[in-house]
Amino acid sequence: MRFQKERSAGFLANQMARLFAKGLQKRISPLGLAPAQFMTLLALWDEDGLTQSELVRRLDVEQATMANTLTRMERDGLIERRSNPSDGRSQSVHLTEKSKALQAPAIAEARAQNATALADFSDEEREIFLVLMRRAIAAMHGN
Amino acid sequence: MRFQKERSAGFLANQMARLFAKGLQKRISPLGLAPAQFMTLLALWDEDGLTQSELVRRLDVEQATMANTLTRMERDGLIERRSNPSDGRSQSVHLTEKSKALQAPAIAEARAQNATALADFSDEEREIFLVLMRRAIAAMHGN
DNA sequence: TATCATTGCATAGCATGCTATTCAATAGCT
DNA sequence: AGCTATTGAATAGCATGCTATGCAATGATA
Repeated sequence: MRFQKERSAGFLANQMARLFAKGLQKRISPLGLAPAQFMTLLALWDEDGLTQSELVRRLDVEQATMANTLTRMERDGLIERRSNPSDGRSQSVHLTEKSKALQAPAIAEARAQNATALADFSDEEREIFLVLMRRAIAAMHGN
Repeated sequence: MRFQKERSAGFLANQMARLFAKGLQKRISPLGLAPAQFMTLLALWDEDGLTQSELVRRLDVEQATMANTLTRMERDGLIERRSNPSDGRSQSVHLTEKSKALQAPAIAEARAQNATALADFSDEEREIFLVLMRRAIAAMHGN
């Protein structure tokens, strides 16, 4: 009948995600970046000029969340929105010189955070961990 | 040089935690509960009358976060705050009849959400998954 | 006892996320 | 062409979290 938090995957997932976010924030805030901005930049560094809806698909957040994140990124000079001549509804999102320059240092910090979290994992444990997380994500998708 | 989100523990942890929260919210919102309220109630069902600072220690969130959560819970009739006669600074947090009645159904929903996420895991995989999450959490604590 | 440090909470301000709603542009049909 | 459905985005409103401050009650100490 008792519910033990320490044995609840959801409870642990929440706590772990908060620690990842907090650690990443501490590392990249000196670069002028916030975690969600970094995630968005990851997609744009991979392919510049995506539309908002494409970003939503790739990062798997709600459209409203992405709209707000993009507004803050534009405010901070990390992206530019350009209207699409062939479709008056959509805009393409483009990197600025500022955000292009942040790619290498920001990615280094993210890798460092992952390394800290998995410091005492063996290579095999890391693989297993990623696989299990992907399976849990897949099982919850849609539900 | 490329950073693959699908191979980043932090990215997957964030996505997984959001899916857990979304699923739990859908399950317990009919009970009039939100996820953070449920987490807080878990501690109080285990031991009623804790102080705010004790709740902070048990749930590992910042004090300000807990203060706001408790304010919303009081607004929703889930808790009562009672002043402590022996220490004018602290208050003890008490369950109400309403929140006492929610224990069994809310815990059932949380278990169901965990079961959904780990549906295709073997017993051994579940154990490993919990152990690995606890180790990642421990590695990030403090840092 | 007067002063300083600690402790327990509240508040302000902000980032992320979500749901719900609205609006305009485009696509598809009849 | 005209009507409807879909699509791309913005906005409102709220919950959770965090950091940074402020403040009052207590404790500790010179």
